[in-house]
Amino acid sequence: MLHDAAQLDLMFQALADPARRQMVDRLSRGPASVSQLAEPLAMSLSAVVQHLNVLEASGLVRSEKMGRVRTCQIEPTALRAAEHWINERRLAWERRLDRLGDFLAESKDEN
Amino acid sequence: MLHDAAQLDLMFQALADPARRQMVDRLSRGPASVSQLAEPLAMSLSAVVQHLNVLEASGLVRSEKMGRVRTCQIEPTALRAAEHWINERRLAWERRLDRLGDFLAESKDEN
DNA sequence: GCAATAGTGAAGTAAGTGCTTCAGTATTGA
DNA sequence: TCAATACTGAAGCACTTACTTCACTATTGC
Repeated sequence: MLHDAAQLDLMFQALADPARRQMVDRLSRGPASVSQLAEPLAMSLSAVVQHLNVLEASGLVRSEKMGRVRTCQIEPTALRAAEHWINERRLAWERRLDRLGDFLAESKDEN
Repeated sequence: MLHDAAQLDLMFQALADPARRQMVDRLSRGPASVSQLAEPLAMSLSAVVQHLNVLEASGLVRSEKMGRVRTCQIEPTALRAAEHWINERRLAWERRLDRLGDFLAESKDEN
């Protein structure tokens, strides 16, 4: 499981576009073909394929071609890595606040 | 608490850059001035201020100027919104897999 | 007061992003 | 077999990003 800086770059960059998040959202409800991913989006199929390439490069989505249909699905471990990075920083911040709270409470007791 | 598409764009975009993630990482360990944020980064102070503007526009960081020093800190609710978006999609996918697993187990029982 | 500190703002630039269109290939179903 | 389907790939173009430098302002400590 890679979650080095470059991989996180690619994942957050991939999630920064509303069309790509919509594609991830669709895939979170089950696998889909490229055309199915494209259907709700107001852009050319080519554009959708380019978005799909970004998602695959980031590791968030995996796809496989059977006959003329490419079927895509979510790669949950990658989602988990992005989630984990955010969670760690938020927890660190909250733990710090807790310690600060304890310190202030103790200071108050001493007066 | 906004977490509409545009806000998520800004947050994920903000997190897509390693310098900005390093700044968030630093801030997760406590407030810091602009110069303190800049210190480990191999770029001009101007560049750091521009990154800081991106972080503030995304809502991930808040800052306040006292005298000549601007002190920055994390806004944990924004971090939580990004975390939440990812978590929802991952859970949807995992729930779907569970149902699929149940279905396959039942099919097997029937044979 | 005055030098050092801390940050601000504008302009310029090279590279990257998000599309488009158009021309193609491979598969499928009647 | 042949038209429809489902992509694929390349080129081009407007816009954005991530810096740089340089000139500048506001505070602070001596």
